Formats: sequence, C-alpha cells, structure tokens
Amino acid sequence: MTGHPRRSDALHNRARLIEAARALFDEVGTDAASMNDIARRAGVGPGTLWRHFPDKEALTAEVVGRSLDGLAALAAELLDGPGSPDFLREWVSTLVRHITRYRGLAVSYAQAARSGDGPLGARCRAVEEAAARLVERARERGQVRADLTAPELIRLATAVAWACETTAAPDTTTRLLDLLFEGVRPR
Amino acid sequence: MTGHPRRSDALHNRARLIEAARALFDEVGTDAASMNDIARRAGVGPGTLWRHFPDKEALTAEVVGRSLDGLAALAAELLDGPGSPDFLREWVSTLVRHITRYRGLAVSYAQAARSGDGPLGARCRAVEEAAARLVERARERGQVRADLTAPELIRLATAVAWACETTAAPDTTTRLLDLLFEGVRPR
DNA sequence: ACCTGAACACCGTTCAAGT
DNA sequence: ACCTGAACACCGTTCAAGT
Repeated sequence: MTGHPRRSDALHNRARLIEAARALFDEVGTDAASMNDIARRAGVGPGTLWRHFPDKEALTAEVVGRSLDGLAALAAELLDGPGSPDFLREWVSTLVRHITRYRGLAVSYAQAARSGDGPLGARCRAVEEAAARLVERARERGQVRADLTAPELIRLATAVAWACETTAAPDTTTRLLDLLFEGVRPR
Repeated sequence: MTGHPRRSDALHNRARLIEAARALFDEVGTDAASMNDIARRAGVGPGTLWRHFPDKEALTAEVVGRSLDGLAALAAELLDGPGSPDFLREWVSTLVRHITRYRGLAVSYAQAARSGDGPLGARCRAVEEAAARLVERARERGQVRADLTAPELIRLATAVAWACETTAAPDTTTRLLDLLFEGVRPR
C-alpha cells in the first residue's frame, strides 16, 4: 500500500503521474509505456515516480484499481438483484472488457493473479472471490457444469482477453466468449 | 529467408547460435533471453548474431521451425490415416504442447499469425491451412459446430497455451482444452 | 518531507575496422 | 566473405545532493 503523501506538491505530483500513466497506457499500452516516459510526461524526474510508486505494478494498480473494484461491486449487484438469466456471462464479459481496456493488461493481470500478492494481486483475489460466489449461484441454477471452478473461468476469460487485445475486429471478443460459454454449460 | 552462409566458420557460428538460443529459451523463455546473452553464450560478438538472424523472430523461427513444420505433417497424417475419432483434438493438443514448449512463444506466435509475414508468419499460415482442412473434415463428420472457423480455433488454442505457460499444474492444460472442446461441439 | 537529475548496468541495434 | 567489438539511444532503477 503506497502511503499517500501529505505535502501539497507531492499530492499534485502523484495526481499528475497517474494521469500521465493513464494517457500513455491508452496510447501505447501498459507494456510499451516506460517509467521514464511516464515521468517525463508528468514533468517530474524518474526518482519522483519511483518513490511514489515502488513498482510498475503499483502504478498499474492505481490506474485500473477503481475499475477492478467495480467488478466486485457489480458481482454483488448481480447477486442481490432479481437475477438476469445471463448474469454470469454479463459479469465475465465486463471482466474481459476491463482487461482489454489497455493493451498489456492481460499479462499484468495473469502474473498478479498467479503470485497473489502485491497491490494488483490483492485486488485479483477480491475479484476471484466475487467470481466464486457467482459461479456457485450459476451452478445452483444449473447454468454451468457442476465441476466448473472460478479460477479456471477467470483464467479462460483472461486468455480470451489476451487473444482479443491485439485483434482489430471487435466482434471477435463476443464470438470467443460465445464459444467459451458454450464449453462451460452443463453436460 | 536467411540465406545460409558458405564459409565453414560461418556455418559453425550459425549452428552455435541456434544451439545457444535453444538453451536460453529453455532456461528463461524466448522473451527473457536477450540477443546479447545469446551471442555471449555462443561465444560470438553481437554483430555476428544480427547478421545471421536479422530479427529475433528469425532466430525464433529457426529454433521452433522444425516443430512447426511437424504440425503440418501431423495434420496430413491424421487426414490420410484411418481417422481417430478425436483427431482434431489430438492435433490441437499437439499445437498447444508445441506453443508451451518455451515460455513467451505464445506471444511471438500470436504476433506472427496476425501480421502473416516474416519467417514465423509464413509458417503460421501453413499451420492455419492445415487446421482449415482438419476443421472441415471434423465438420463433415459432425464433430464440431458448423460455424467454427480454423482461425478462431487456433486463436483459442493459442490463448489456452498462453494461459498455461506460466501455470505450474500440468493438468491445467488438459482441463482448459476439455472446456474449449466442449464449447466447440455441435449444438 | 519531498524533489532533482546524474549515474549504473543493461537492452536492442548498427557499423567502422579488421582478417 | 565473414567476424569483431566499440558505440548509440534507450531501458529500469538507485541515490547523493539539494530545497
């Protein structure tokens, strides 16, 4: 957890760094955006960036964190609500949209989910717990195979996101998700 | 196509470079193995490596080429032979085993398949053609959905390979392939 | 308490100089 | 005809020096 700074210039720099990272992630992806580029874009020295965020993962987590938290919130909503018949697919589709938001995010996400620690890993665990509850509900309703686990569903979704992140055609994602959900149905 | 050199020392260097690349790919993956490391390992200067292989893709293609060609050959065998009922799965499973041979290969493969040119891209096209014939045969026998295309099958297989390349558990691959083939079945 | 920017080891890549 | 290795711009990362 990166402790927020107290001084106002530090707070200002922190905000500028996140903004610069977001802009570069948008333009070239999380992988191609170098730490030095981000610092330059934010108008600060590299050292400033590294003290604010000890890791590129920490910076990535700061940029996509709110969106990841939103996934847990959406899961809670779907579980509380009247229950759309396709609620699991709706959630996984949102997850894939989230991962394909920035090129290179699928790799960061897979690594973080595997290691389980770090600022991204922690949020991945939360996402996985949300997925577990959704899968359980879907299983109760007979909408998915009885032996489907949440981790493997997420792994497949992440893989689909990875396969789609470079592809131009936008309907590719829908199509691969179709095939994925066909494979996950009962019997 | 990298024209093979004529002089015996050049031939020798070329062989040593391929051997060094293979060894480093084995140890750290195609991504982490740097060109300078490979040259150092082979006992030659970086310039020598770059003239033998103008690209890292060219070097990768040289290391995995024979194995990729084997996939086309296997496809021909499966089409000629008596026809095992699971011949498509057998082939895709071999493809996935091939891609997971070296860490980082899934990314190289996906890029090459998308661009379609370069030494790897050319071989990818051959693999895709082989897959097209296999999918057609499987469709005739009613073993796969009528709307399944070879490119998307390969995309999914590559994605599964990517998802499995860092995972320790070896049965993960089998499991994800199971789900994949469940999704690809008719109806 | 925080910022700066020079510095280090490394990367991919090139190319003049050698044999 | 081929090899060598110094060189360039860059990367991630650190840290002494400043305010």
